[in-house]
Amino acid sequence: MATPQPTFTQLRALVGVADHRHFGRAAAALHVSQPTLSSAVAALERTLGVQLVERTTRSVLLTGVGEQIVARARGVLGAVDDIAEVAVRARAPLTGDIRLGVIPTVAPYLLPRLLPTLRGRWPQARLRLREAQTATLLAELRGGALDLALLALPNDEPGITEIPLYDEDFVLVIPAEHPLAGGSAVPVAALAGQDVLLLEDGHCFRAQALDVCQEAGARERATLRAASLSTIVQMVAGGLGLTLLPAAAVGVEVGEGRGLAVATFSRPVPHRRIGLAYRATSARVVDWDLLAQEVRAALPGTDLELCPVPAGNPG
Amino acid sequence: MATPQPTFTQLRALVGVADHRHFGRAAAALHVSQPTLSSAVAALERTLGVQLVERTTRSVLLTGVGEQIVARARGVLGAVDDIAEVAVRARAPLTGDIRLGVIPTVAPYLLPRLLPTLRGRWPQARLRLREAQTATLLAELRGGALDLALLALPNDEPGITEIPLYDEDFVLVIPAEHPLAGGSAVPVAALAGQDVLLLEDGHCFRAQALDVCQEAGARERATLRAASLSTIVQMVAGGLGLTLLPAAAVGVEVGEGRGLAVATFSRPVPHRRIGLAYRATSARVVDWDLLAQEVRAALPGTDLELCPVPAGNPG
DNA sequence: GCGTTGCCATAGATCGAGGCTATCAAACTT
DNA sequence: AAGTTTGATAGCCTCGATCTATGGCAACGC
Repeated sequence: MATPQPTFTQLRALVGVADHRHFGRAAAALHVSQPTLSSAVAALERTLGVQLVERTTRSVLLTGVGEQIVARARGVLGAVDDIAEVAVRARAPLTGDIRLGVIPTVAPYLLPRLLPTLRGRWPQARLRLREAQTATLLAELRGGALDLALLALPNDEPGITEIPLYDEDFVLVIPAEHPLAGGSAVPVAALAGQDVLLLEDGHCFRAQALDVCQEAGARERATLRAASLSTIVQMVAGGLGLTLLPAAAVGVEVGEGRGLAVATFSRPVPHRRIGLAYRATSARVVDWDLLAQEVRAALPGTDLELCPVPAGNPG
Repeated sequence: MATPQPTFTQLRALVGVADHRHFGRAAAALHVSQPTLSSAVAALERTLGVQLVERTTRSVLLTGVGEQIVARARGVLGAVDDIAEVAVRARAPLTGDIRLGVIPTVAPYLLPRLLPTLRGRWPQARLRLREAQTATLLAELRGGALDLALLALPNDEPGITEIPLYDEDFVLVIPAEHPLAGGSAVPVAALAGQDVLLLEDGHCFRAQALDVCQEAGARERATLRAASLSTIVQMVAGGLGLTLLPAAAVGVEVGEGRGLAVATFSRPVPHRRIGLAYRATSARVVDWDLLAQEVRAALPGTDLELCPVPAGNPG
């Protein structure tokens, strides 16, 4: 407390000198005069009580402490830029490109509801969609190729924040003549001994459904792994077995007059949680909260259960 | 660039208001007058072009953007405090408590060399030692219970930085009457079919030695897992098998006249790398570099190979 | 070896950001 | 309705960041 804290300008000066290894050029790059920059660095060294830069008339180089402090100063300056960015984004909420990745077992069932709502309420938002499996989405999110991912939670990825959106029950889809057809409180154990058709490897819904099957003692027809839920439902209609669908997919995939029936499970009903994921460092958290509201707003009329809105986010 | 950047003072003001939810008390806590603080927050809102605080005469609360920016501002202010801390540490290098964790297969062989050197050259440093296995040390490091850990590299822990110190060959320890006794270029494959004694689970050296054994086709005497290298060497002397030691342990553990012999491997000689690990965010990186030099300085006279000093660190 | 050149530090003047005191305006209390 | 609490505004002042001009020092050329 006795020591005055470094100034913002001083940190910028130090980083400039570190970048250019030359006071004159650094000063030019920062649009200040060379003496100004010189005294700024000197002042920083005085307040910190440590030599940061070794000056000779021929070369400028950093001391060990200097390196350390430059690294932290870069972080500080970057964070301040972020603050400005957050503010700019907030001034124009939900505008510009939004690179959204969606898992294949959600995309075809949620997007047709979401897109019209969004276009109506936020015409400035340009959604760039990408459909891929969870692992791919998370990698692209982390690498900055995506802004947002819509997928099953939780993923427990460090540095990734998740917004829960809704819980989606698993529903049994079976041939119409099957004994379970139309059941409304089928225990999971009723799957014992049944042939269940599942997605191919890599889909998170495959793993979730497989869990249910293994608990119940059902068999997977491993020779018939499909690339999409549509394909699987066709195969069920063809009498090759039965399958599980996430509730949102039922309306689209199970039409009338195709020889298909559904059945719902008894409690505890197997289900999955769908939500948004974004980099915890994202400058557009406010945008993502707004988008989450839009997804929730797109849901009524379905039998999906909304997740409670976390405190602090306007509902 | 058109928008002026936020000031430190302004950020501090905002965080103060967020903490106290009251302008008057926040001003008192920051040792400024209430109007000063008021105008600082107002100025910040003006430069960012966004309302951050909702004021009524009865209560003060943050907007959504406000929350976001407060969180980032805290980070910025914390980082600036860190910068000051780095400088203070650098002004008084290697002083105060250093909580150092060491793995059990290094501690008894390195510390007796290190401690006297360190006490001589850095009398102000107070080393608090802790001996534990790698997993424990890394957890304590991460949690802040340790400042530093001396262990085998690499660990590839995110957020943990490692300084390589030296490479240490593995040496074969055998009964004196064993055919391999005194060998100086024994191929690893010569271990095939031998009974090898290893440490109990959890020691990194156990895993490393086990790798060598499995490659060579040696058997582990699994019923005889020991808690320390000393114990193992006693068991070798008792004729129960042979073992591997890290080179630094040989001088201490294998004395004269105990019926023990050593043998060195032919190339590629199995070995491990020992180094220091610390939180990447540590404010005392300069200290840790100095300490690394001390460890290296303590080594000459042994047959351990020093690792090259990374560029930028004074050697 | 001596002048030239490049480069960083110092000096002194200027101007604006941020600080303070005094006062106002609004809203809740009694 | 008067008082109290609390944040905003006004006006003044101080200090620090910036500028131009100049000084000092080391390396290089001829």
